[in-house]
Amino acid sequence: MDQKKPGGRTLAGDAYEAIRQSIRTGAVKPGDRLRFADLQALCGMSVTPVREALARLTAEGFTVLDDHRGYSVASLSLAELRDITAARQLCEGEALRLSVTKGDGDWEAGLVAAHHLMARIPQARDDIPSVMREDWEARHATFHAALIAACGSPILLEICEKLFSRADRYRRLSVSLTGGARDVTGEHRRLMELALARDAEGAVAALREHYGRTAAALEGFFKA
Amino acid sequence: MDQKKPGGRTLAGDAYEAIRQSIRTGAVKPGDRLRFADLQALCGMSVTPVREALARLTAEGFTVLDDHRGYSVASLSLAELRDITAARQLCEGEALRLSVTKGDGDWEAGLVAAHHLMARIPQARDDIPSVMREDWEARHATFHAALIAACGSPILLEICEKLFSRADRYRRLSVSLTGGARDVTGEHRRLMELALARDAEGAVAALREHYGRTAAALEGFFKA
DNA sequence: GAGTCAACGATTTTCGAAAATCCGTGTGAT
DNA sequence: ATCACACGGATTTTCGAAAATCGTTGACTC
Repeated sequence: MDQKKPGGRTLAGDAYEAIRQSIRTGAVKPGDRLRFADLQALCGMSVTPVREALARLTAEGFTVLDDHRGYSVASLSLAELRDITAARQLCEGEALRLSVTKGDGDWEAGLVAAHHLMARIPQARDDIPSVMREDWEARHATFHAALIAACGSPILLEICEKLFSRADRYRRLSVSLTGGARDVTGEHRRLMELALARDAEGAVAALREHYGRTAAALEGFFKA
Repeated sequence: MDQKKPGGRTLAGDAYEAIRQSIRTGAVKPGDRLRFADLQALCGMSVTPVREALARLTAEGFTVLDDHRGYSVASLSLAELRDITAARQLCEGEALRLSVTKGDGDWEAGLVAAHHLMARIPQARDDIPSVMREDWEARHATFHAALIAACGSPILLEICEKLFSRADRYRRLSVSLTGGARDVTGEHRRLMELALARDAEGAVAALREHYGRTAAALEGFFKA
């Protein structure tokens, strides 16, 4: 039945995950070319699903396509970091404002649950403190999604989700450079508390500052 | 050399344009399934480039994908119209604010030029007044892009472009229903004048109202 | 008669090879 | 010495068919 992969969906989906993971963890570096031959070897499949995976990754900004020259990993830059940060402050800020205003009991419950799961595990790995734990990053994403889940705008949610994943590589960089210097846990707790207290403006301000700090922590790195 | 198509790029790109045009003009209706056999016949090529085209269209919200059930044309709804409108008011509003603040002489020149080209031709076709002219729509898109071109944020520009094209089908619907009742030309002129006068807040307000009217004109339609 | 399940047809998804394209190298002319 | 151009290898892009999957029909049991 399933060709040795009980994933349950399509090979293209598996390829998407595999390549995305390679990019996020740094197995392939920004600017590197992504040759189909290599990716086929990595994913263990033919060219067609790999091509579809790259199309999706390109739509999300992880890779870029040059016609007839193939795909390569999108570069990182200070300019893009600032751009992403500003866009997130705008879009996710507005989504949070709406969510705090319109959220019901279920939204509160989901937020508390997501925060609890995230707070239960450490951010960095025990063996290599400069590397972010995969499961923490997943719960971190869930927490931020829970904050804005009640905004009522699928399009805004989609935009925020894409921006969040696009910021992922910068976030990892921040952790590897600054370590646990920042009180990220406290910032998250405060965000949740402001949201639950229905302090929309306060929560939005805290969120913007939250993102601003991540960007600021990396400003220095890019100048070197 | 080129296989009868002097397009100059890739077949996947041609397929993207062809299918997108079929969707925009209503040759295929919202909700319709898009069978690969039909699309191959329409585009005159094999399945691979068609598949890549659909992947791109899905990323832009024109089509939706059900695993193992193929692609279909995305539906239209009042809820989505409202959602798109709100997102555009937020993102394009902010982009316009930045653009008006930071734009230089070249930006002004580009804006004036784009407006002139758009104002030179009528919005609707002579033979069928309820159908929007293709070339007008293209210049209309260029004009709106020119308004925000100087915002300095590639990501914001990309978001706005996607939202603009996603609103395209609703815009056509609006033209076919209300005809030329609205003074769209005047609204555009006013937008340009406010931008050139560096009245950021006034321009943003005008833009929001501009979009709000398109949405309002369609509210009634969806309730029937 | 209602429900379950297996086989069929339609369609998507994937494969492996062929065709087209790009980039770098080397040759020859000015 | 510099430039233009053609050739060759590496890589992407596309093809046409095979494999996998889904929805449905129809027979069979309870």
